Amino acid sequence: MQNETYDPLSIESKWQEKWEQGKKFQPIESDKKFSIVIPPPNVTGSLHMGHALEHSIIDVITRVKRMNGFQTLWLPGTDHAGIITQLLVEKDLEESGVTKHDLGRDNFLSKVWEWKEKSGDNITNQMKSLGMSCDWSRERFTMDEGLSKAVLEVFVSLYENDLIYKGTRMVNWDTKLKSAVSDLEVSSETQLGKLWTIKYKVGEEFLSIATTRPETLLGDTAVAVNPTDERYKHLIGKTIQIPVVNRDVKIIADEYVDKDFGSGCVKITPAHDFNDYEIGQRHNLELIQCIDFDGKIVNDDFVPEHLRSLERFEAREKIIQILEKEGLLEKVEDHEIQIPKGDRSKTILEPMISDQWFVKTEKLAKDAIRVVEEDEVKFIPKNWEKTYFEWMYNIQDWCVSRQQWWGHRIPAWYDSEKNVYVGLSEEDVRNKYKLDNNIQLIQDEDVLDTWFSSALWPFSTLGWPEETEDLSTYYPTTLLVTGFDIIFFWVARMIMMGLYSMNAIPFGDILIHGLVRDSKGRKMSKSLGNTLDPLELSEKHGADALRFSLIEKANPGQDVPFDEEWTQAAKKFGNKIWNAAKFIHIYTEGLEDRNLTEVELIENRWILNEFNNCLEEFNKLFNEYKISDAYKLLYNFLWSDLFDWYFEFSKNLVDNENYKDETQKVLLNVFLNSIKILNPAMPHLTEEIWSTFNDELIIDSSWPSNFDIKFSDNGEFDDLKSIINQIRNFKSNYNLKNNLVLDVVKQSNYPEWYDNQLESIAKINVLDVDTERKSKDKILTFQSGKVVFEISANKYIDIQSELKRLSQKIEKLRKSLDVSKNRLENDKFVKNAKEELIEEEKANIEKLSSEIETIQKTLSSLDN
RNA sequence: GGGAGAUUAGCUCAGUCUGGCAGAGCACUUGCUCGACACGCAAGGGGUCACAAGUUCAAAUCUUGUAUCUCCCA
Repeated sequence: MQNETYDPLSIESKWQEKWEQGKKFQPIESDKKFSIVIPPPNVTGSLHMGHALEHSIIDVITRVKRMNGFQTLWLPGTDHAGIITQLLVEKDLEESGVTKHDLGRDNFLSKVWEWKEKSGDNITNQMKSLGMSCDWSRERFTMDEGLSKAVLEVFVSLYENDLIYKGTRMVNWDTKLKSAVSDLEVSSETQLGKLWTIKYKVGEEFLSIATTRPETLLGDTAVAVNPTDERYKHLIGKTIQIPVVNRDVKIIADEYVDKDFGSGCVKITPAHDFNDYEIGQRHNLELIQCIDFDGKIVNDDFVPEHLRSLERFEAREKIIQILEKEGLLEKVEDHEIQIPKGDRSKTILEPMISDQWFVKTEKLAKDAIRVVEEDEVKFIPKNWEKTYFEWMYNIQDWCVSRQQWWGHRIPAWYDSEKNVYVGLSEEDVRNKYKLDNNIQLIQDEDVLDTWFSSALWPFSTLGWPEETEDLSTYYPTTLLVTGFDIIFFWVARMIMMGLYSMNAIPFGDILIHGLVRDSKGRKMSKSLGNTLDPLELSEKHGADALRFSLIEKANPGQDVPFDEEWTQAAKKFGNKIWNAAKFIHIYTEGLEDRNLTEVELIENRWILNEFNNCLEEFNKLFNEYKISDAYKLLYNFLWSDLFDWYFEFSKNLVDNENYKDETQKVLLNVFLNSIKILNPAMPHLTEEIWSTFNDELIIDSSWPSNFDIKFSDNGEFDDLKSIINQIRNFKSNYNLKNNLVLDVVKQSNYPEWYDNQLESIAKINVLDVDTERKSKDKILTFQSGKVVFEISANKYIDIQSELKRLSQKIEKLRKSLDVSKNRLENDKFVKNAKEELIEEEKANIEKLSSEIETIQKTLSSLDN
């Protein structure tokens, strides 16, 4: 039995439990395979609207595939989010006055694992509460034993193939995290800063040099000019003195220098600037590190004592003061500068030279480009491949080491002479390199970038490096669904690593979705306070409503400007479905045999045909990943064709004993097949309704196919609908009660079956001849194609009083129109009034004019 | 500076590839407790398809240019 009212909360958790207990999300053997891995959310996270969108899309596709008989796997899990997780646990410890160094590496890591055991399933629980049909028995975590083994294997293999190396390089250094970060984790912000012009002494002259970072002069090892710059040609090769530290360096010539920027002379700090580093390499310049890994000034050899151990921005102030005092500061200007900030820490990053591990990307990228060029891997929409290509063609080596504790520790060991040995374990290393047991080995202190393990996700989660059945069954996966902002982080790296390790692409299709924005199109952010919590929405309107409202808006690649209104509307749709189900129960009562055989009645044939059209179009759109369009189509079919039109037709068919059986069967079959299509988007509601008609579950049912019917009606149906519309329109315009039965006179032939429907739906009485008609009657005509009806309008409306009423109304509107017009014709008003008011008046004129016109037409039709 | 995308009803978007009467949902207005549903029913209003030029019998759609906005990279 179905409850009276639709209350999502009372049904949703019930079905979630039943599905999970019944293992409904586990794949069922089939020749057709569909597999998808979740882009792993981070384990510390909680579900935001972006997840809700992404997961809703994945779940709808997964459920449709499942019903279509695919062996369907959606594999869930999370990544270990090295930096964030470590920060989080460190902060917890801090509150009890303990640092991670107090604990030591092993103890600290067990604290992190404790945290993971306690709070690490937050996001997966949230996913469950939205009804995501992941196979939870296969859930993975990037720090799992198996996945960690995969990381080791890949690292060692890359090393052996000379695709991973350790090198002293300039990297983006995060002084707060005290770790290197990759290029991708840097976001550059434009800020208003200053440009200081400083005088450097050459012989008895001074050379002006502009810089945005005066504190780096401590580490200057050259001054550069453009070789073609006539102003400075004579100085190339001369010695110049750096102020404050009074160190002599050479003036060099390099193409990199922009003659038009500042004075055309640039100070070169190879140890603290990416461009200067390059120049330093070219000219073999000395590297002088003057900022340490904490962001403090250091260097006993080159930095004056009073500046040492100052924080880098404090030092800047001090140095400016010194320059000013010595008269070496020529000028200070406002200047827009690009500040590199860490994505995670939000601190200003410092370019630093340090020992790091890098993945050589050139070769890996080549294959990854090829598979996309050859359409083996397809972006949807296709234009995103341009973004992918552009990045891939300009790819840099990937810095994968992080100076952290939480993560996959780099499998490299060093002996006392700093020789490096890479292997799966210390034991493996000793065997491989034939190292005696009395040789002391120390493992590298650093861990790998979290994204390194994420890159292996499509196969490591399926059991690689073991040759598991899952791996052979589900790899390559069918599809990846993700946001465009993650193309570099995941997509590119997963393709590179998939090709490298598996010698096969990780997924065939990449469906790119947009960003969930607020209703004004702004990014959702905590600082703007415009975020929405998907779980709150789900508790308010139901998980199904949330899912549907996201699905309905999510076209490939398009941003989703979201408003709670959408979810409310989706809930109303759910309520409509609920009540439609009640209708079906009432009108199909007593139906024993549901099987649809011969269908005779045109109304029934019509709705079956409409369903077929809807299903075909839905399948077509869905296969093109136009999921939003597909569900909008279903929405309109259900609400308009099925509920508004066919339900009304069916009412009086069921009343007729001759038509009852057939119509009941059509009602039931069309409705149940329709909610099958709806099920992937609104799984709980449809499962609940289904259960009131069936013993088995809808999740176990199969996707509908077309009804076996051919339909062509020469426009009969549209004519009938048009006549009904015109009659309704007449009643509405003349303020007649909807259920007032009008006498309408037949003026043409029409299909017999019209009578029944016209009389009950349009509430009219069809007469062959109107014996009461008088010659002075005002006649109105309802016509569609060859079908014509007439009505004596004066029988229902008092023409004179209607004329009078309309005349009065038009008079009133004209007065109001004049007011607006006069205002706008008044120059003073236009000059002084607010923009909004003027717009309002303009809009008012438009509105009134059209209303007047409509009434005018009616008047002339009645007044002749 | 380089690249990508967008501009259609008050709002969110289809329609553009393949030219053929401008669409949907929401919002709005009016009427309605008609036995599924007021989370509803019925009716209605609302668009210079950013602008300009061109091709064509015909342009939201094709071509060229312009403007504005968004994003990515440097």
